[in-house]
Amino acid sequence: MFEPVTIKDIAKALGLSTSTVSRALRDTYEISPATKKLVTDYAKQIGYKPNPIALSLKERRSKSIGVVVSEVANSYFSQAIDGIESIAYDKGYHVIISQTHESYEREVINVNHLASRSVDGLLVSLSSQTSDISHLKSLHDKGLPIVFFDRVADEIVTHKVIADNEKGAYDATSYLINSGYKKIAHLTSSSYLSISIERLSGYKKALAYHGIPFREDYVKYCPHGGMLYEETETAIKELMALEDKPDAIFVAGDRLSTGCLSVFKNLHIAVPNDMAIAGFSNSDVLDLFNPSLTSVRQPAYEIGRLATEMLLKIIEAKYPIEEFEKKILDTNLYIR
Amino acid sequence: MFEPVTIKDIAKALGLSTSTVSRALRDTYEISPATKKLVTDYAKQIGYKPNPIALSLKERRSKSIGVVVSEVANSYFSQAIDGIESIAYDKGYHVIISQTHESYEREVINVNHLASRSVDGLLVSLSSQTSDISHLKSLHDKGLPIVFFDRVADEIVTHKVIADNEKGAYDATSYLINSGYKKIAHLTSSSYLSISIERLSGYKKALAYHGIPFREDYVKYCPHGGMLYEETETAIKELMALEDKPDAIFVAGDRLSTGCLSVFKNLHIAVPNDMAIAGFSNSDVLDLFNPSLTSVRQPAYEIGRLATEMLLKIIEAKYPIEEFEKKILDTNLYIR
DNA sequence: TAAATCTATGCAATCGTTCCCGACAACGTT
DNA sequence: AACGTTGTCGGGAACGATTGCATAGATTTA
Repeated sequence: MFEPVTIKDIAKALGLSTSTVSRALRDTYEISPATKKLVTDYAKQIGYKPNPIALSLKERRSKSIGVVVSEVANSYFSQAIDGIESIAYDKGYHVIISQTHESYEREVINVNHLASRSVDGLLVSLSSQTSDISHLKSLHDKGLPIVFFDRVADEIVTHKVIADNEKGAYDATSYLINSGYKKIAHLTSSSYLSISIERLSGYKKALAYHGIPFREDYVKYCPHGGMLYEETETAIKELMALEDKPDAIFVAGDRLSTGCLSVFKNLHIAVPNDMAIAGFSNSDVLDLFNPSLTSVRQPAYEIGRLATEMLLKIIEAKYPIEEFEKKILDTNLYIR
Repeated sequence: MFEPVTIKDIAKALGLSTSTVSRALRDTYEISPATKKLVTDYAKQIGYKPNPIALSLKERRSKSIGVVVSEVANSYFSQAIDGIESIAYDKGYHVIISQTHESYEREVINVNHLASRSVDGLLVSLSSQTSDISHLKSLHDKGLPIVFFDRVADEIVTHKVIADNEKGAYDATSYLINSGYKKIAHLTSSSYLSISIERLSGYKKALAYHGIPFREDYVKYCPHGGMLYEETETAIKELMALEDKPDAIFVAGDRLSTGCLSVFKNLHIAVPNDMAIAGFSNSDVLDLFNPSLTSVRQPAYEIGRLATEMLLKIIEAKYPIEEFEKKILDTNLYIR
């Protein structure tokens, strides 16, 4: 089958020892220029490529990082992944992507899978159904570098990169208020997710700033984050069944925003006439939507880049890192 | 840092040799039941996990497969990836995804990257800018198992899985014709891509069947497959500038379809009144589009599953495979 | 009773690479 | 002349796991 050429082949062919060949290829000072040239020329000629598996075994690292996201089909995550790859490939790291599809079980499986596969570190955005993070905590305690982005876990002390969710939510809600809506509901994913908490907070602040009282029954949770159409539909039907039903909704997620639009379309509720919507979304075909969607856009690509830079900094650190930071990037409101 | 427990640790702790421990864990017949129990119990207790890197070195395989697609943000590919993962994880294989972003250079880099990282096989959908496939041919000749899906290369003799592109194109074009349009243009990606050729053929057959003459100037190519807005815009402007300009377009790609809609929106051309569109797309938010898009949907998930099954069959074959097949799956036309 | 067989285990090679030592020239220094 | 330096290179252990072969003792067979 596939017989790759090794350092041993070169040594034999040139009548040298493997140590000498290895050193020549790594350009060590103790090898004479003549031998070096001999070896490198021959290596190039027969197409020698160092075996990364052997390297990994020796160096006790795999030069690969694992990424845990809910799903790559989500625009936010696919953009973040582009950012992650741009840094990782630059530094010679492989990126192994795994999807949780918002399921806690799959998250546990994937995380352990990646860890056992000896990734050098993990970039994690929690699934919407994850409240217990002991699977990550135990790995982190054992020394596996982890950096969170987007959906973070405060219980684990490490670097985190997020968008300014509170400000984004504040902007979106304020936009609805300034457009004349007073009865603004809030549709979000699971309550324990960091992004949910932050966005709820921004929503509340906007209401408070404009003197609108907060109503608990105006907030609906979808633990599956828009993955289940029925869940989203139920939440919206409940809102519409309220005595004093809302005239606008601030939606706190990408998948949830599109899901929400689908539900209104199916229920024949006119947007924005009967119901105005503003939501978080990084989709780049939003312009084509009808009804259109005013959206908060996160710098996903940049978040991916930053998170990866921070992770590689931990991985390649000679001494254990003591100081960790949480980077918060600005969001943009696109009015449509 | 992170000190994983090895077979050696177990051996030392139990006063056995590493061979005995290894055999006990692998449940070999020559080990006494007592020793076996002793070892497995202790292994579980201290949380022993075999080191996959060492295994890879020994067994000369990595239990991972590489996937090469243009981009994960594309609905078709993200669905195909879900299918790929469903099979791969089941069989204990890791999936390493890499994106070409339709660039030939990145494809070459990624393919070599994956190969040097010793993946056991490759699932490839060619980038739209790839016409020379020697980078894949040489690896395939050396014995690396490759299965193509979606965008295939006929020069390489191996398994292939595709949708029935010709039939899908025929259906979409026929739909436009049956809707009363007579002057139907065709917007597609690069001319050498297998899907382009197949879809062009279906388009031609539909025209011929309905007695409409084929016009060369009604076919426009976008080698970047919709990645460059300007390219798509130019193509459409050229069509609109024709003396006898078309009244409908059959678009041959996912990204191209949405790109096309954007262009029309920006050019203030009403769809479908001024221009009707039918195209290939696997997006699941198409219902929200305005103008809406009649689309050909491919069984992407199933294509991913099939391609993976075939790849694993090659990888795990004891004897070289002689017979290869090209599986063609049916498409569905969704009229909107 | 001696030889043959069986049982349970250890030794050592292997995968590809790196790197600590040690060897041994050819110098230069007292 | 004896010793230290420097420049080049090879031997071999190590990384973690598997496995063919050897071997100890126990058991069965002739």
